[in-house]
Amino acid sequence: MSAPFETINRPSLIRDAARLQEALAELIRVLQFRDRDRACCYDLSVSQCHALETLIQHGPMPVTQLGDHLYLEKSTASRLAKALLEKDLVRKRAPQADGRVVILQVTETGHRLARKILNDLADEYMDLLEEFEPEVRAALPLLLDRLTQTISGRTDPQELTCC
Amino acid sequence: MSAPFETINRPSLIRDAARLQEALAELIRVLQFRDRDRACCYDLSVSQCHALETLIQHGPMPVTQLGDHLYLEKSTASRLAKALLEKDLVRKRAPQADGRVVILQVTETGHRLARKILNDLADEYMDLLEEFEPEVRAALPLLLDRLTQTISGRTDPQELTCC
DNA sequence: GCTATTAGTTGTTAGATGCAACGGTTGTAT
DNA sequence: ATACAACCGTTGCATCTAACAACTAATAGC
Repeated sequence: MSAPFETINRPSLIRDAARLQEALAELIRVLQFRDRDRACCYDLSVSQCHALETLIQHGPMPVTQLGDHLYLEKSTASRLAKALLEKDLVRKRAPQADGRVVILQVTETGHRLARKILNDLADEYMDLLEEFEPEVRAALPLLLDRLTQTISGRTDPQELTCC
Repeated sequence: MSAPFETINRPSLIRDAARLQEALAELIRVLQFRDRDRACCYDLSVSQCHALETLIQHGPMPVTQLGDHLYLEKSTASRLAKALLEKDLVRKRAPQADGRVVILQVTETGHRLARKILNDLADEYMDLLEEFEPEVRAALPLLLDRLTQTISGRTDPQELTCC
């Protein structure tokens, strides 16, 4: 008697998938707009801001690795590094064993700026979080991490899956 | 004896806020990368894809309104429309009462392409959703919508708040 | 009917990004 | 030991994105 599994579950899955797609698309648009709007306040581009944040979160790293974190080509990463170097937000660490690599390290200036940015953002996020129920509030970052990881794992790590 | 409200709750709020910031930053990077990777498969730019999706989701609308939906300047919206027109994905609706406005309407070709894109994405999202518990699965889009709305409401609707 | 406002287009500019080519460095195999 | 391959980073070039400003055409208000 039981209806086949697929006829019950697939349609609802498809609906959820479509709604998830819409929700993510809208979220990305809003976030991009907000970031464009905000980043300029600190005389940084959005990418530069992401790069700084990544270097702080994961510690000093070579240019290429920074690119990997940001899903950017090494040439783009190189130019990002150049911009941050010129603003004295990062510096090149003393020569390493391997003479090819350039280890990028956040300067004190960079840390100060990042703290300021994070503080400003945290103020906004705290207001935002207060509109959510406490359990949602705590679960939200975890859920987003899971979502990110799943999408990231699904998107080919290095090579483009495109076309 | 009871510790003051703030000393207990503020720090946890601050932590949640910082983690939310990190999670959203990473999510946006992954999504941007994925979209860059995917859009080219359909001979569309990422923006063009968003425009098409918006026109389908909200129905025919003038150029400027499309720009509002996408948080884009009207000139950018105009060029987006031009690109979609040239690809025969949208067309200009017959002249309206107000002779200035151009109502953009998705063509049959546009609908076909959008369906294809959505199907491909839905396949991915369905796999993705299966990794979540059923109740999370259903709640996820709602939660993301709420998040989007809150951020969007907080980001100034039209004027830039920057600097 | 003038003038102000609005919708859309186009010119120009700036920034972001990938690809390709190159230069210097390291590692490996003969 | 030397030659060749692989790798890291940089730079030149092309494309895409997007804003701002100037302009045209159409509407609205007086």
